[in-house]
Amino acid sequence: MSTKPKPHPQQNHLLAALAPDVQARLFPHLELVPLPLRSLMYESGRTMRHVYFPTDAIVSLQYIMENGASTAILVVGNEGLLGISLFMGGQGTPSRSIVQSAGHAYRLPRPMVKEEFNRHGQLLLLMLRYTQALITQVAQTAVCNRHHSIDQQLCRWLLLSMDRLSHNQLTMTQEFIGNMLGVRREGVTQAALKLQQLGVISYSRGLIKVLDRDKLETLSCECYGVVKKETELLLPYLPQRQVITNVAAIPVVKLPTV
Amino acid sequence: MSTKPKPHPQQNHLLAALAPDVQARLFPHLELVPLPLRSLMYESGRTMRHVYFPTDAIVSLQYIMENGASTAILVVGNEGLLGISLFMGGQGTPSRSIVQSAGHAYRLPRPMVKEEFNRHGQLLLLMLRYTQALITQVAQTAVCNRHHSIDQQLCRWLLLSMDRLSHNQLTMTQEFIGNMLGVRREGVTQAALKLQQLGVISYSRGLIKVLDRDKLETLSCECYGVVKKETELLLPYLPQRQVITNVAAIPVVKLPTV
DNA sequence: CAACTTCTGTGCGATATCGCACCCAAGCTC
DNA sequence: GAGCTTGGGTGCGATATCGCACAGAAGTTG
Repeated sequence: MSTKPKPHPQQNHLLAALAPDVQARLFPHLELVPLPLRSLMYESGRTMRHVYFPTDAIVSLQYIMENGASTAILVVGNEGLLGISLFMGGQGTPSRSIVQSAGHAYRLPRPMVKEEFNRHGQLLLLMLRYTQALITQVAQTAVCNRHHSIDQQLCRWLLLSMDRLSHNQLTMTQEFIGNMLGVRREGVTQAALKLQQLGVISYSRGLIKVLDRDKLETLSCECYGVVKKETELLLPYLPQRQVITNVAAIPVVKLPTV
Repeated sequence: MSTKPKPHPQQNHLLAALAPDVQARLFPHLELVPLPLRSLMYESGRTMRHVYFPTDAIVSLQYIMENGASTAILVVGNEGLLGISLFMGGQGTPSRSIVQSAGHAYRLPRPMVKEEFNRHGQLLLLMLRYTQALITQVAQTAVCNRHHSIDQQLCRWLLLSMDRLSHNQLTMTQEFIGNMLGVRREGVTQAALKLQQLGVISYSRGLIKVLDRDKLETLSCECYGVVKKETELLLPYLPQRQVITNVAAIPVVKLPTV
């Protein structure tokens, strides 16, 4: 593994979209945290103390049932943030957040979020737009769970994940994917085999490489497209501002576009 | 049918929870609209021009697939509002809203919503809390669609609807429920038969009477309980303030607690 | 009351997924 | 490289749901 450059806050689209003065106000309070694979970021019942802005990690939000069964209802990457409940007024949610692809996030402590909320500023507006995109994703997950095959859902899942990565490799076992989709491991095996035979992915011991993204999209159900379109509408991707914040605490690393 | 008293804005829990001065500011702009059964309140692609606060109607939010299949992801009654996207910053959502139980709603035109939003006032705060409850409901729908039987989902559906009514009758055909749950009509028939045989409901040509609500809850999956608990946590029911707004335009009708 | 429409009940074969048991292959450890 | 652990592939019967076809029952219309 090569020594990687420290991620920059602006890798997160929401942070990047903030006006320079807002960035100047907030960035000094950001804290970089590594998010190791499979680590638990939040668990039902706890209180969230920070809002997290992923830069190069992917986090999944799961609902867990009494009998242990689970379903992922949301994928969050550098397009969004984790912890909207801090804005919403709740303490937490009946869900669990798990790191699905290792990486980092910048986090903002609760008091800062509150302060920023009270300013009624740009971060609140962005958070609201993101929330609407989030609702669309969750809703579409509900629809997908009802109407589509495991095959299609696997495609959707892979695409949602790919969109939040800068490379084409995912590290997750079929068992893990099964937990996320709320289906049996064997079901994922079957679906993944089909995709392999079609040359769309290669899969070996927890490492998935997406070989043919276009084909993956045609094999997926419409759910992926709906979510993607809606997200782009609400959060048009702003090319990263190369704003040099004059805040010493934040090292400005010029990064290739994600 | 007896002549019913005109619904009062305060039948809607969110409107009722507003402080007197906010009520005084907003209520003159409210407009009462009847919501006939099965009427379409919103369709994907259109622009929402109002926020709706149901008083005695129930509205369902559906997602429609390309092939016409659908799933309801949300039930809205007098505990909430319709049109959060007006606060969120979007134009609309890829969904459809249909009146599932006839009644009324008060609506607030878009410009007023915007103005109120900019005040950063109580309505915004309430809307945010409601949104979090909404997300929980949608997420739990996703989980339920994945893991639970039609029987259980029917119970959940009936309970969600009952909670938003002051009586115990629902007017919907099995075909309609099938559309809402995203299952076949025959599936609903089977499930409804079981409930009838258990003496939990009676069902005849589109009219459902809930006879044993407690039993219905035990037969339902945990999803109902999770949503209910979370909603109560976020939107503790405030007994209706009997505030006499001095706004002539709003007739103050003293109503029994809903 | 006859004809029609709407809503509900039933039967049946097809299909997807499940739960479980088991095996094999790849990588890790000592 | 022997043994262990982890991840992936396979087979099989059980089950839930689907798609479809059709019958009967309850209202509605003429």
